[in-house]
Amino acid sequence: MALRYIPREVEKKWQEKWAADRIYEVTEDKSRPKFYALTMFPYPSGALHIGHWYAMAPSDVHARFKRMQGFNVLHPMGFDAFGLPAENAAISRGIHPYKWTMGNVENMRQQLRSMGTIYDWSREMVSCLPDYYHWTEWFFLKLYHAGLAYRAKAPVNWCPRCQTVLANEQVIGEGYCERCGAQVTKKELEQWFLRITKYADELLDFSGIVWPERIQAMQTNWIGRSEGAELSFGLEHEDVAEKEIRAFTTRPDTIFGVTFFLLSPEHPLVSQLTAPAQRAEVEEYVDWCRRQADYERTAVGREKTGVFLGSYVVNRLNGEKVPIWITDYVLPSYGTGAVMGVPAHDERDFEFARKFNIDIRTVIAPPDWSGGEPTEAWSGQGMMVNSGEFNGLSSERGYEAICDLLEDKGWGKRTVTYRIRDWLISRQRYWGAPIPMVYCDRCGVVPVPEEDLPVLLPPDAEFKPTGESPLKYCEPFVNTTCPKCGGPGRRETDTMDTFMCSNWYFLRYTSPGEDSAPFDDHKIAYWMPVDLYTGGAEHAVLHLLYSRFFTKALRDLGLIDFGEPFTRLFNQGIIVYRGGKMSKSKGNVVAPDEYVRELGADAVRAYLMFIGPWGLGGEWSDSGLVGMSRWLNRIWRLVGVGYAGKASVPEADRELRRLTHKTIRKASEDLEKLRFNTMLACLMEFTNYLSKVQEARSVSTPAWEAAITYLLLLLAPTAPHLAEELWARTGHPYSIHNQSWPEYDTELAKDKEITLVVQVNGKLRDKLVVPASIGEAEAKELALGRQRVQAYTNVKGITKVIYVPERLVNVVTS
RNA sequence: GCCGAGGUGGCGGAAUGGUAGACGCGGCGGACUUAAAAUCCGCUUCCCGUGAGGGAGUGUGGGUUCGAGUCCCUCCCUCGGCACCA
Repeated sequence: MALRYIPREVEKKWQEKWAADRIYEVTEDKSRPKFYALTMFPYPSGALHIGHWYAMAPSDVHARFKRMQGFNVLHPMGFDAFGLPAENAAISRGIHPYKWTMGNVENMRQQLRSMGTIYDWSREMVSCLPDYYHWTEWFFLKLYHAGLAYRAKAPVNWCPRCQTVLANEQVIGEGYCERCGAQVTKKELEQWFLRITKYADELLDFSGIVWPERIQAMQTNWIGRSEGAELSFGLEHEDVAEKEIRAFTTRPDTIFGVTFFLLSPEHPLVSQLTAPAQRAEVEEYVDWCRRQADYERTAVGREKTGVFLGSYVVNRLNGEKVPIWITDYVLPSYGTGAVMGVPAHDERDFEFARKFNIDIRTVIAPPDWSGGEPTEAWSGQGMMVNSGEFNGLSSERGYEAICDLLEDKGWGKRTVTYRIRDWLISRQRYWGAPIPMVYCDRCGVVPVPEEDLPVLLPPDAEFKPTGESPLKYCEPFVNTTCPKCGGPGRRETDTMDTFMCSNWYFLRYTSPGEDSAPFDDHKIAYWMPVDLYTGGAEHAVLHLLYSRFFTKALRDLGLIDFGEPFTRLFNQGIIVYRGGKMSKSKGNVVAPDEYVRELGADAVRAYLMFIGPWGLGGEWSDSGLVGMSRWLNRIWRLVGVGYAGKASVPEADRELRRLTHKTIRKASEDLEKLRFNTMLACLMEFTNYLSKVQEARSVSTPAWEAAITYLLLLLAPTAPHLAEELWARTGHPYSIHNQSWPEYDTELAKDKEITLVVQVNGKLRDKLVVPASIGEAEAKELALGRQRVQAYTNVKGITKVIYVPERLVNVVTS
């Protein structure tokens, strides 16, 4: 046997054999517990980089571990293949998006095969192929018929570089496009929306799923639930039909502190409520606001601006006339677009009142309040003052009392508002699933009948972005007949957001090739939900939120019977290289291919797992990878060199067996918790020990062989190729990957001798090796008898002695 | 400002309230070699000491405890998310 392991040949050999034998293909098997292990599918951007490996290799190791444990493991892979980069590549290189995408898919598929994963390729799905997007369209129709998809005109986010609208979730930071980073603007357009807001409350409920705190917080934050009251303020204007304006507040208990009333500049009543004398100023202000970008308008710490309209509302609780102002910090899209101004108890209102010299009236007494003019807003709780009949109540009780009164009198009601908006799914781009709708002059908006699906994306459209959908100019596509009346109709020319495709791909893996439905109910019942879903945290309020919503919607449509798609979620960290996240756009990607060729996929897999905790990510380093390759080589030699010991060496054999069981235990526990780095560290310790044993020939041959067998089994998920090769070379039957994960024996793993630590006043003073079975009295006596202990205890008296079994003795002196 | 994750050797990182620094990288010294590579062995938190040994030490300052990297409080810093959302 060669002294050096040549992964190139070995890995290729086994990959081919595994594929030929189809050992990783799975079918529903009711006799075994199922485990659905899913890794987020990649966008086929061209080539796999180390970042992809970091997402995929450790999850494959875990899936292999579950598989060896006897689970029927579904671990599929596919491609999120619709999207802008394909279209952009097509434009800049003159290749059709389909060709570009499928070329990348083919390339990445080959690269993926070199990783040595257990992906069941017979289940692969590619979202841009008609047999898949057929069902994306079909789901859209289901949502439409259920009233969950609707068309509306609204001011929407527009990315000038991508030349398309974006969902709110795709606008990040101070108004940047999540994809390309361009500054997003607003456009008034009629678009398709999905009613995710209907599920806002349910989406806040994470009970029953094991998701990272961080993602839960981000989604909760994004949904932005606020409890409060909507309350009516009276309008007494002869020439205004409305007799009230409603405002939302989370603090109805502060209503006696209202000294002004605010409308957003876009509020529909602004013009009617503007007094003639104020008109010029108001119009100028509204105009100025219109020119502000959203991100400017909502920036914190911005100086307050606003204009008095010259008219008033009436605070129904105390009958006071309150001046109406407009200001840009009141947003038209939140609540009712109107706010009651309570400067004493709201920081923003306080600033506003200061700037425009409006009264500030304290109605909730701050701590140590002396009755004077406040110097800052008090937004906490307290005793109600200046509030008529409510004086003396705590603000918490006042909240309820005032809500009761409002509801009694019909002046308002308790209500909840959300920050989340409905999901805008229209995109003015070519490379996406068509929205299966037809516009007919006679019948209006008509859905394409299910039996006419899929609406195919025409291959020959001119797809240069113009700000309008490219399909608009593809006449054979646009011109159709109305499904209802048979007259001339025009197809919807926008396509769907790609997140519509990734909303349900995990369902499709269960039913590959199903062509009469998106999935087979029995297969869904067997496999779903996903037991462990792993991927990047950047999808927190995009894919991960949308998928939860979609699953709940499908459940309500009666298509599935569960409401959460992913039982356990884990986010791996980010691989950085040369000071930044590895990404194609940054130009700091590390291609795995060369490393795989030189050192092997096993080494790359193991190194990525060893960098640190999977959730933290880490820095890619060549020397670290070399270290991992060294270790695999040591195992190669350890096994290859052979061993000739005596027939039986009871003491040493027992010690080796003890260590073996300890290692099995630690490796099993770590894999369960996805702690790959420490799992590998314990395997390394084990091999270090085996090296010493080999050198010293200290154990019997059978004991050695047993230890090696266990080592290979423990190594199999991490280094599937090396483990398989050595498994064969040590005379075991093919395949190691169909073996059971070793069980450990707690009794055998127990230490026989322990190091008893002796402390004096908590400081380490001595150590002694004693039998693990040592009793308390004996341990204390031994410890107190030590010279190095007595040196500290002779002078001072001993107050007490602490004994921790199998750990330490701590002597406390006065 | 709010929410979340962090802060431990030269570096990545280990440590059920009980020996801080496992494991690996790097470095230093040695073996093998004509030489190098590969491999193997030893050392490697800092300070004092030839040594035995002693002292300090997990962002800061307090607290709880026989004992704190770990639990509690204060503050500082880094990263991620949200933020004029009424």
